[in-house]
Parts: sequence; C-alpha cells; structure tokens
Amino acid sequence: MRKSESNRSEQRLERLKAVAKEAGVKLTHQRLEIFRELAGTEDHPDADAIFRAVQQRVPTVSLDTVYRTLSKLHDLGLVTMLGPQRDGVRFDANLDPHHHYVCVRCGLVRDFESEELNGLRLPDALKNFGSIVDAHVEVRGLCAECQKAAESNRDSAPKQKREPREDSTP
Amino acid sequence: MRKSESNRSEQRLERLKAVAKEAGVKLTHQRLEIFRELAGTEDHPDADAIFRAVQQRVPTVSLDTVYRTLSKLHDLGLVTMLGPQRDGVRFDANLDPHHHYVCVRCGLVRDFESEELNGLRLPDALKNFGSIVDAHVEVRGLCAECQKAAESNRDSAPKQKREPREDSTP
DNA sequence: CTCTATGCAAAAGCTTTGCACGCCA
DNA sequence: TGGCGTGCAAAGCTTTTGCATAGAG
Repeated sequence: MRKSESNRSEQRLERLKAVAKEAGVKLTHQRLEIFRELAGTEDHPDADAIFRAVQQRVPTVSLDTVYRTLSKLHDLGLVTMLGPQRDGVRFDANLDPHHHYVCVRCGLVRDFESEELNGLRLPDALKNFGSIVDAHVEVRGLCAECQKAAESNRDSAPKQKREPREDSTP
Repeated sequence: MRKSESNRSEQRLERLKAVAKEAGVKLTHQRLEIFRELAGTEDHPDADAIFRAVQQRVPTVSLDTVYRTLSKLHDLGLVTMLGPQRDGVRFDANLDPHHHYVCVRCGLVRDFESEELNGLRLPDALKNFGSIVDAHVEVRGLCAECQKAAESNRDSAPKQKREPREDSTP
C-alpha cells in the first residue's frame, strides 16, 4: 500500500507525455518538472508552493510559467483544481447538513440534501489525519445552462467569469 | 419542501441575533443586510456579489465592510466558506477516484480512498441541475498538528497562512 | 526552421489594513 | 457617551497579460 507510490508518479508522467503528444503540446523541461512536482506530492500545493519547489531544481523558472503550465495541464484534463474557486471565496449561510453541486464551467453552486449522504460512514483511517467536524459530498458537472451553451458555442466560451444572475425573475 | 424557504432565512436571522448578542457583537444595518442577503439566496455568492446585491438596498455600503462582516460571521460560525481556499487555488494530479480530508485551520489537504464512498448513490434530483462528471466526499476537521497547536496556544494562532513543509524527509 | 513556451515586467483582480468619523448598545 | 463598526483610500497578494527571446519538434 506504500510501494506503488512512485509508480503512480511514473504512470502520471506517461500519461502526460501521451496526452501532450496527442494535443501537440510541447513538453519543456519546466513543464515536466512542474508536473512531476504535482504528481509526486501528497499535498495539494498552490501555484506558489509548486513554484518554490520547482525553483530548487530549475532556478530560472518563473512564477508565471507555473501558472500557465498549471492552466494548460488543467485544460488538458491532467490536473484538477480543488473547490469551486471560480473567482473569489464563496460563502454559505446554510449550517444544516447539506451537499453541493458545482458546475465546472460557470462555477454555479447549488445545495442539495440527502439523508443517505448525510449518514455516510467514513473510513476509520481518517482519524489519523485529525478530528472530523463535518463531511459532505461535492458533485461536479456541467449545469443545464452550460450544457446548452456548450452545444451552440462549441468553444467560444470555455471559461467565463460568473453569472451574477442579478435578476432571477422569469 | 418549498414553502419553508423564507422561514429558513428567518431562522437564520434569529440565530444571528442570538449569537451576536451572546458574543457582544453589534448588529448594524449593514451587517443585517449582508447576512440577510447570504441567508436568503440559494447561490453561494462571493464577497463582490454580496456587495453588489446589498448595495442596491444600502447604497453607502462599502466592499471592505462586506469583507469584514463576512469574516466576522465566519468567526462566529454563522457562515462557512466553500472549498479549501486557504490561500490560492490548489491543484491535484490524482485523477483516480478519491476523496479529501481538509483541515479547517491550516488548510492541509490529504487524499483518501474508499471503495464505499466511490460508489455512493446520488439523488436523482441532481439531474435537474445538470450532468454529473464526478462526485467525491470532502471531510473537514482539525488535523493532528493543529489539534496540538490549539491545545498549547489556546488562541494565539487561529489563522495562519499555510505550512509549506519545504522538507518532508524524516 | 517554425511556432510555441518562457521570462521579465507591468497590469489587473481580489482582499486586507490604517485612520478618522459615525452609530449601536 | 464609549467603543465598536464603517467608509475611504491605499497597500498587499495572487493571478493574468504583452512582448521579445529561447527552445522543442
């Protein structure tokens, strides 16, 4: 349960190479190191942490290359970003147990409830990490609106800011 | 399942008042409106969205008051922030199904796996929101290190930036 | 050799902070 | 009235972008 750790990194690197070739994306030294850093850690570093780590091996690397690379890797579907994180931090005044549906395209977040999910049993091993305050399910997908948008604009709006939805009075 | 919507807002407002009084926090017009906005919406707005909404009713409100209020509400345990969001966006190169343990204090994120959780059944109603790409569990708690820190410094470091953990070579 | 990716630097956002005034308790 | 909360403005960060150069394919 421990020895396959480095193998995973290898596999991920192989996959990176395959996907990059497929997409006609160049695999530079920097990109390799940035991805290697991410693929080899158990943490979930942010851009700056990756930057500092990679910098030790590639002193000339720049922070904006890290950003651009991570963005590219994300576009290629090789890395994910944690949380809804469309723009700024999002707030929730709902203190009752509930779960989230998040649109990966526009960042829409919707609550949903489920007795079944509220009561899910967590692995005992979690205790090793620390105490548990709360657990909820995060479902990701393409919201109905974005599905429609994706059908018509096959590519024109892959990333937009947010839909403020000032008025929701149809 | 629909008519209690506005009641919920009411309940939350009541709770706000109770907690605020308990904590000796003043309930200003601005704070009321900011909280009301958050308590009354199904979205999970960010600070700016709340600002724009509140601004329509309280034209003199300022964005920094919104930030300060949200921060205070969070300290009072009346609102939560979505995602790990300690500092910047965090990345993940693990594409296999997995789940996250997040420390609410230091922002540490750890993967864990669970066949049981991988296979959880989601409510059909989710389909109404849109397509489903992936679902995972987010467990929040206090990590072991932060528990220790909290024991000694009963209050000295309620919020720190992150633990870069430059070297993890024990 | 061509065209993408990089580095630098500056800009653009988001969030926080210092200070003097205003307002709730 | 006293002291917390607000508004304003400016600073601090994170993230993005323009441009000339360097390097992968």
